[in-house]
Amino acid sequence: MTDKIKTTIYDVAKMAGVSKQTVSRVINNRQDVSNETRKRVKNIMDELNYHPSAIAQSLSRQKSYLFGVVTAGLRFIGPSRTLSGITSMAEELGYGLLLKELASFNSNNVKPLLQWFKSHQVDGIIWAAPEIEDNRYWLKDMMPDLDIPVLFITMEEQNQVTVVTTDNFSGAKAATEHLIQIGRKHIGHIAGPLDWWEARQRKLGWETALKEAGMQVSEQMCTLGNWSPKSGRSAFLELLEKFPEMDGVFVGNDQMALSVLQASLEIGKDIPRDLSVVGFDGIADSEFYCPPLTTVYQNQDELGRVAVAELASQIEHKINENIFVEPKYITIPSELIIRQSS
Amino acid sequence: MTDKIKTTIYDVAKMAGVSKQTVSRVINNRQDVSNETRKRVKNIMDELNYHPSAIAQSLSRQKSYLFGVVTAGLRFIGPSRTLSGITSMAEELGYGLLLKELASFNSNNVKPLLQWFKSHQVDGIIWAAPEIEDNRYWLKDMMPDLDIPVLFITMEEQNQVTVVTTDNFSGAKAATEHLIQIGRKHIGHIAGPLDWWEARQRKLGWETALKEAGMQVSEQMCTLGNWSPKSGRSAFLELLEKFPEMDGVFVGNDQMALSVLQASLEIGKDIPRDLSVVGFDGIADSEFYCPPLTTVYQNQDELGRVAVAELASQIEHKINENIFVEPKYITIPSELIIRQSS
DNA sequence: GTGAAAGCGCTAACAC
DNA sequence: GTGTTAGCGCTTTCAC
Repeated sequence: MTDKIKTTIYDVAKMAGVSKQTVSRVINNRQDVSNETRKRVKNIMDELNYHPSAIAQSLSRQKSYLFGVVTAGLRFIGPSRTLSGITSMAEELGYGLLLKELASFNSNNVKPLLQWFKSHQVDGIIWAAPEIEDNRYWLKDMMPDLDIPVLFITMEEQNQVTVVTTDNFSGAKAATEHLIQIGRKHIGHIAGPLDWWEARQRKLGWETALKEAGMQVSEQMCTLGNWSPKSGRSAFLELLEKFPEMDGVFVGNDQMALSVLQASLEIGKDIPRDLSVVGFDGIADSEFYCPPLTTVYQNQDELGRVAVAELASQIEHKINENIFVEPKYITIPSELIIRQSS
Repeated sequence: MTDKIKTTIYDVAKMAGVSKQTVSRVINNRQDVSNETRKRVKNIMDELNYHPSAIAQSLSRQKSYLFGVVTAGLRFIGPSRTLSGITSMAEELGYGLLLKELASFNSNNVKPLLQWFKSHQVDGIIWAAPEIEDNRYWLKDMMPDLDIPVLFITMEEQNQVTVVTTDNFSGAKAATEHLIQIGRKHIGHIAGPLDWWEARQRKLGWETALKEAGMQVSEQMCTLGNWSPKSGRSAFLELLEKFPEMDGVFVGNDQMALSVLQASLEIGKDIPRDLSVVGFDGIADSEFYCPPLTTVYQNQDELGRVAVAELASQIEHKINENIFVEPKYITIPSELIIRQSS
C-alpha cells in the first residue's frame, strides 16, 4: 500500500519472476498469457498498488486517449453546458480531456494552441468556441499540417470539416412562426452580434418566417445586442423607438429577453397582452422569469455528447480500417417551448 | 513546413550537425551553448517546424506542467465561473489542465479518478467540487499515498489541507444584517441542501445575525431548497405558510431567489414593499430580475485564479527549496450588492 | 506462452 | 561549450 518510490512495470516483473513484457501483456489484456501467470501477475500488481504510467504508454503507443477541448466564455451558461456534455461522453468512452479556454471569443491566436495540443499527442480536438467573423481562416493553413482530427461545434458547413451544430435557423423560424400564428402582426427581432454565425442564422430564420408569411421585413424592425442582459435592454428600447407598433419580438437569446421583460414592466407594457416575447436557448432559469419565457431550447449537452462520440468514432475507424472518414455536418434539432410570455 | 513524419530532436541535431543534447539545451534555454550554435539550431527548428514532444518531456523530467481539475455540475453557472478563473490563471502561469467532471455532486468514486491523474503525472490537483456530507472521507486514506499536492475549493478548514473558499458565513451575515438595518422584523431563510457545507455556512450566518440583533430564531423561519429555481418556489410557499408574518427573506442562492420574485408577483406580494428579498452568488442576470435583486456577490473567478496561483506557488517552492509548505486556509471576501428587491 | 532487444522523444549526469 | 551514456516506463517486433 505504501510505496514512496514509484513502482514500475519492472518491479512487478521482478516480483512475479517474469519479464516486463509479460506484465505488459497482462496490463493490456492480451490473450497470449497463461491463465496462471496472468493471475499471479495481477495479484502482485494489486499487492504493490501498481498502476501503469499513462504518460509512458502514450509515448510508446503514440496514442494518448486524450482529446483537446477549446472553449470560450465559460462564465456564460451556454459554453459550459456544452462542456458538460463533452465531459460526460468522454468519460463514458474512456477519453480524458485537455482543456483550453480562449481569453476572448474571437482570439486569433490559435497556432500555439494547436501546437500545444499536438505536442501532448491528443488523439483529436473539439473546437467548441464560436465562429466569429473570419476566425476560421486558419483551417486551410493549419489543418493539413496538423494531422489530428478536429471537430467543430456550431459553425457553418464547410468542405472537409466535421461539424456538430444546433439548428439555429429552423429554431428561429419556428419561434417567429409561433408569433405569427398567435396573431402578432408586427414582429421585431433583437439580434446577437452579427459577426457571430449563430446570430446571423437566427436573424435569417426570423426574416424567412416573415417573408414566407407574406409580411414586410425592414431594418427598422431589428436592433443588435451582444447577448448580455444589459445590451438587450438598450436594444429593446431602441427598437421600440424605431418600431413603435411592435407587438411581438423574437430575441436572440434568453438573457437579452430577460431584460426585455424587465424593461417592459417598467414602461408599463404588459406581457403578453401588449407584446409577445420569445427567446432562444432555453436556459433553465427562463421558466422562472416574470412571466415565464417562451423560448427555443437548444440541447447543448447533447451537442457536446454527440461531438465526442463522433470524434471518437472517426478515430477508431481511422485506426482499425485505415479508411478515409467522410466529414459530416450533424444538426441537432432545437425545440420551441411555449410559456406565458407569448 | 510539411513534415508528414514527425520531426524529433534527433532530426534537428543531425541537420544542425550537433548532438541532440545541444538541441535539448537550446530548447530549454540553457546558458551553456554558444550563441552561434544556439542561433543555428533555432533556425533549423523553425525551418523544420519542430516542436518538442511535451509527453516525452514529461516522462523524462517527471514533471508535466499539468494540473488535474475536478469539477461537478458544470450545467450550473457557479462551477463554470470557477473553472473559468482556473483556466485563465493556469494559462498565465504556463500550466495545462486535465479536466474531470464528477457524474454527480456527491460522487464517491474518487479513487480511480485520483489514480488517473497520478498516472498522467499531474503536478497538482484542484478539487473544485463541493463538500457534501462526508465526501471528504478519502482525504486521510488517499492523501499520504498520493504524493501529489491537492488544493480544495470551498470546504471547511481541515488539518494539513490547503483550501480556497468564499466567505459564505460573513456574506450571509451581512445580507441578514442589511435586512435588519432596513427595518425588517421577521426575517426568514430559504437554505440550500444542508448536506452542503456552503448551505450550512449561509444558514449559520443568517442565524448569527439575527441572534446578535437580539431577534428570535426558530425552525419555523427556515425551509430548504436544492438550489434550483423550482425548489425555491416550493420552499418559499412552504415558508409563507409556516411564517406568515415574514417581511424579509434571505435566500440561499440567486436562482432560488428568482422564483421567489416570480411567486411573490403571482400571489400579489409587492417586493420590496411587503417583502424584502436578498439572494446569494451575484450572478450576472440578477441585476435584471424584476425587481433587480439584492444579493451577495461571490467572486468565483477569483476563487479559481487564487487556487491555481497558490497551487503553482506551492509546487515551485517544493521543487526549488524542498521546503515543507504549510497548508493554508484562504478566504475570499464576498460583497453585498444592494438593489431594489430590498 | 514467454523473453530479449530496440525504440517512443526527451533530459540528467558526467565526461572531455 | 559540446558529446556520450543512461535512463524516464512502457510497447512492439521478433526470436525461441
